[in-house]
Amino acid sequence: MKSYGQFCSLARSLDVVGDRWTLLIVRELLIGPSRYSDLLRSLPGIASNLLADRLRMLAESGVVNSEDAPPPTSAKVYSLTERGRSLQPVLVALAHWGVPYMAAGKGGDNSRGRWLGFAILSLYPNEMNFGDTVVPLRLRIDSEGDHILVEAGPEGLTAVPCSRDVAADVTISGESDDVFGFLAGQAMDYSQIVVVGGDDARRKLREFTKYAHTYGAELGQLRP
Amino acid sequence: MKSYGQFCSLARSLDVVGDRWTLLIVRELLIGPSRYSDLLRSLPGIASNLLADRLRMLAESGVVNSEDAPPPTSAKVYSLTERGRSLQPVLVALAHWGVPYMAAGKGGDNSRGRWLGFAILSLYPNEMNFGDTVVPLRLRIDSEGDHILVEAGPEGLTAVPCSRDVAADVTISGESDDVFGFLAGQAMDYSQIVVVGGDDARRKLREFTKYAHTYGAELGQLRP
DNA sequence: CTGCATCCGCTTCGATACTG
DNA sequence: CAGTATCGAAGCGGATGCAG
Repeated sequence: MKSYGQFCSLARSLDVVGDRWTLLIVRELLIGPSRYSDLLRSLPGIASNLLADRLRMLAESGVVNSEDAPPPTSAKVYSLTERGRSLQPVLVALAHWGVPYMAAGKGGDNSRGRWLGFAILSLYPNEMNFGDTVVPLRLRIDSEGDHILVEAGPEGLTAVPCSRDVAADVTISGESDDVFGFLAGQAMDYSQIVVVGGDDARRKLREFTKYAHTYGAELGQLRP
Repeated sequence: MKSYGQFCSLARSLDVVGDRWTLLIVRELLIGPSRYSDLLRSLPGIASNLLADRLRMLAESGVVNSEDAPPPTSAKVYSLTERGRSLQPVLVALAHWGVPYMAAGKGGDNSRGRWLGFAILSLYPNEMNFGDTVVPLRLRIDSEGDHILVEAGPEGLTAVPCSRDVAADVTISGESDDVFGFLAGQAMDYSQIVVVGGDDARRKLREFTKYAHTYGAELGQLRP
């Protein structure tokens, strides 16, 4: 991208991460380190050469690392540097701003279970004080073949990919839009999702989502 | 911009504000309402038709308002809607991430005094508890013909354009890069800026900038 | 004057094909 | 698997034109 040529920290940030696809690549790497082909699959629609270009530029800017995986395989693994990880608050703020656009539903868009973890972080953008009645809470989300472990603790919220048989207090499974709608208080029909867990954990979950409902339903449906 | 086609709040945000120039237009309107020609001047390098396009799309998305100015003139005034103003945390987060890129100095980039107010907000991205020894502080910045009033109060920080003769506890004048460097603790040579104010106010200012120095100098100089 | 629209050369993007 | 190469389509940047 051509530089904006402005002595302004916003403009200079955009010089680095303002290109099309760039922040979505960072999102993927924030969810977890990935290989080239993983990124291609997680970013439907991106052109192969474009992904290569972006990764090269992000590496030059010190935002991503590319390391060769252990010798037997010839794979490369891309991950974020510390500088790249420090983009998380930016992505979370932007995603939080976009929550109302989710109320329109999935439509014809692609969806991935792995994006739900990130979406949950964006529902609680501030370091939130979850009450004692809520935390600790281990929540597993199973959607579109992905599995995400959300942990709400006294010091905050984390969401990482996990395997299908990780233990949790509650599990939620269903299509991405139904699960997101349930968590954000936007869905009309909760019959499409399955919530499994003990009474106590389910009560915690209800408390947990109360925060999100406040914001998620507040603005109603905006034009996508 | 073509939609990313992803059921993800980050992607949907980028569908709305991810285009080139869009966030810089929002920055300008966050500083204050502007007319079309003001925006053209504040965004050097933007093509005229592009600005018109972006404003139209932002209006359709409910991010900006365009109102006809009082009848004698035929001017239009663009401003942010509530939804647009709610982008401020996003811009501040992104600008905060870009602070280290400012250490390289102005170089051949354009600079505007009006951008400094926004830059200061980005130096203090969190709702910060300024001690009693610091606030209230009224700080006027005179740079490149613009005048900005920064007010640090118990509840936070504001920065708005003002006229040249607004009263303040301290005034700082100088070139944008020197002023920014002084505030962020990045400049080497403070002889290029002029600070006017009583001893007490200057002491408050030193306390005030101490916070910024911590972050501004921490990462040193990054590739721009 | 202000607020755009039109035109044009150039860059970037998107889709697919190809290679080590 | 991890990228390059290629090429038409779309978007950008700069200049200019024009109506209210």
